[in-house]
Amino acid sequence: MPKQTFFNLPDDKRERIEACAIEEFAGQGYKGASVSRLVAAAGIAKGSFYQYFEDMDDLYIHIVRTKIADRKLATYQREKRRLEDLNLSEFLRLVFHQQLTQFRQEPSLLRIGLELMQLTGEPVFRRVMDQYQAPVTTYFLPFIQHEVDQGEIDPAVNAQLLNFMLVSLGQYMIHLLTAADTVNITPELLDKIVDDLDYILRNGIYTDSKEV
Amino acid sequence: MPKQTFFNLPDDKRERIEACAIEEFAGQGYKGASVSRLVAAAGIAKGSFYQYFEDMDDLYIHIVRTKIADRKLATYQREKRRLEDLNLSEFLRLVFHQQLTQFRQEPSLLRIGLELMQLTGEPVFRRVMDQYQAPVTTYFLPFIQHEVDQGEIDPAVNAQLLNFMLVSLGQYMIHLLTAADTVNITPELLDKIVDDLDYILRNGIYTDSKEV
DNA sequence: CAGTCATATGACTGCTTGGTCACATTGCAT
DNA sequence: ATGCAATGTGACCAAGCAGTCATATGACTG
Repeated sequence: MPKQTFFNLPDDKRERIEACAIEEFAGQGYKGASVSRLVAAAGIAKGSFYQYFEDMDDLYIHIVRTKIADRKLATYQREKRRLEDLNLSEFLRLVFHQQLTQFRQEPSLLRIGLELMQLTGEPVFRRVMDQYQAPVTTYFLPFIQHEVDQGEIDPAVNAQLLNFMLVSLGQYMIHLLTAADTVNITPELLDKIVDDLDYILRNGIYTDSKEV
Repeated sequence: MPKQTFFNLPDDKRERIEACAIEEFAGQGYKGASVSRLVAAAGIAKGSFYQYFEDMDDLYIHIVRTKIADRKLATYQREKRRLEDLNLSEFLRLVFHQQLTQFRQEPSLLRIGLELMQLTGEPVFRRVMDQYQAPVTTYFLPFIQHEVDQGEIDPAVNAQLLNFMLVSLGQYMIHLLTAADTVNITPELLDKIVDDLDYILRNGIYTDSKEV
């Protein structure tokens, strides 16, 4: 946890430090991030940094928790209440569009989040992910389960695997988005992808197609 | 390219250096790898390192090319010739089992390969991946196309997307494999996963299920 | 034997790093 | 105005880094 001093800072200064930290972590990676470079970019003294944070890990965890994990968790909680409104297909469309929007708005945060998934071996990973990992890895499961209960999805389908497939797809999509040389993905293109995914899934996992 | 001196070394010494390099890159990551630590581990002098390699990038590229990329490419070429023997489902089973086997035998190499996929922004990425990226990202495409031609896969299925899904799934599976706290994945469990995947795909993408 | 050449070595340089600390500045209460 | 606590500062330190280089070794040649 950052020290009280940090939270006492004027908003603009605190936000400037956070913004520079995000750029540093996104640009240099967790391991490559440097305190010296950060304080230079943020225009604060080295000593001040250590008045605000224990060390770089402290700052990293703060950024990931408040800017990524907490937000994702909030979104997740909000969306779970839409179980009744949305079927899986609509939910998929929503999630993919959200990812695209978020990438457009905050590519650096997405980079950090993606790299984090790679840090499973690092001690910092556990410190960040405790309450966060379960929702991320079972994102689609409530929707799948709900549709199984509704009799829309074939109960013989392995729900865990289906969830796993969709999470994978989402992860890899972020991955391609963050890759420098990817073709520009438009919302229209994304809709086409979801349509095609829908086509594959619908003919496979929905019981009604078997009743034909 | 490593210098001629390196290739002139006795096999055991050269292999010891390569093995230590693999451990260093796998353990510390591309950015975290250190020449000083490596030479200490390999039991050679710092000066010798620079007689063998231009710098750490030189060694990294050598390792990735010879130990990962070239092998994958060879496997890929070999398997493409089995288009006639194997259908997509059998091919999936083969690939997943190969991944599990390779992980069991060489977890460090898998770690390096997985991290590499994360380095899309680094200059080193392009130097390594030129001839390697296309096969990796279109791994299943020839098999899908072949089965479309055979009339086994519904031509309305987006082959690019299906390939993308399967590649994603494979990537994410490696990802889980390399995560420290994953439950032990056995060949039997893997077979069950492929069976379940098969179930989803077969009812979706194979035209014969529609003819029922 | 001397001469040559590829290879091995580790002390060394110059640089960047994370982290500290004695001191300076600010802002607020009395 | 005075005092005091909170905050800001950058020179400084030890450690670790990549990369260099003068020197040493040892195998092979004539």
